[in-house]
Amino acid sequence: MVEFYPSKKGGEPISRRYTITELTQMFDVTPRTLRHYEEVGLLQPERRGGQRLYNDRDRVRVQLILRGRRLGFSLAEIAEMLELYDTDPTEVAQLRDVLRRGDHRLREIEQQMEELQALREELLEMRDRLQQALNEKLKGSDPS
Amino acid sequence: MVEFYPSKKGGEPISRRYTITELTQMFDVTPRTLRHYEEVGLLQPERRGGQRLYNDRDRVRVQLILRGRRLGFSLAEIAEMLELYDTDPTEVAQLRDVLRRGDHRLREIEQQMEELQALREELLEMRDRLQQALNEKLKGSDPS
DNA sequence: CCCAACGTTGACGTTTACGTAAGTTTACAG
DNA sequence: CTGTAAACTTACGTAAACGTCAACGTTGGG
Repeated sequence: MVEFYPSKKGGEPISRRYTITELTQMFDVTPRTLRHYEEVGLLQPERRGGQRLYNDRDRVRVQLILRGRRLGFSLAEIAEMLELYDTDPTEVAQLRDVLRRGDHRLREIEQQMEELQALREELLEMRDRLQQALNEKLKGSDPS
Repeated sequence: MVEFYPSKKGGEPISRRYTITELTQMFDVTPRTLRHYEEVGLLQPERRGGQRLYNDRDRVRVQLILRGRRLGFSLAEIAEMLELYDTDPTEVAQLRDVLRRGDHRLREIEQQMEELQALREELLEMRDRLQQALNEKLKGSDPS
């Protein structure tokens, strides 16, 4: 397994458990959201009785999911990316496949970064123009 | 008006007109999409008879809208940003307001860039690990 | 003038990502 | 044991962003 999720190798057993409301408070989401993520297969918490019990791995996954959402990815895309982390490819062919898909995703992300960069620069230019205009308007009329 | 949209100052009148299908082919979207953008107020093409006629400004706006969508923004957010470009603030107060909203959006975008950067680096690390694993598996067994 | 291609307006359908309400269970504090 | 808070399931509702007909208007070439 990747060192992506908290583990106990070389440390204390960080293995906590979280109730659903604890997680909702951590991430400011509703229980429905977490149950939804489970419905679509993004989470599989244990159960004590009927109750869900999330561990640290689940918590990190929630964090990754929410970041993905903020970045505009669909839950399906996020599932794909989490699979990239998770699948422990046993065959060479499968390994190659995961690598290929990962590289593809990487290119998309770098494309997205470029577009975001462009948007940022346009907004910066606009800000400069507006600032200029503001200074003009204030020139002499209000030297406070 | 900002130099954001094509204008004729200092050049030939670049003012072309586009039919709806021309635009759909340019951007690989359906007519329904462009009409939808019009429904929600993002576009206001002229009409010849009943027919829509888009100009260069419209074309650029479509481009900006689609980029916004790829970056995960909602049409409402995109509308806000286009307003930032468009509004030619006459009053100082309004100017200040546009500046404030633009700066807010800028901070959000920079936040988004950081998260995207983090995601990228995680994917890169994963790729390295997988590449490493692949090399191990191929060591000796297939020196092609 | 005619018709095929293009365009238009409703208006209902679909997908995604949850919201919300109702009714039922489970888990402890007292 | 018993109430009360927390959690659960089921199921219908919703907002956004279009998709998808159906039925009708427009227009330019022959």
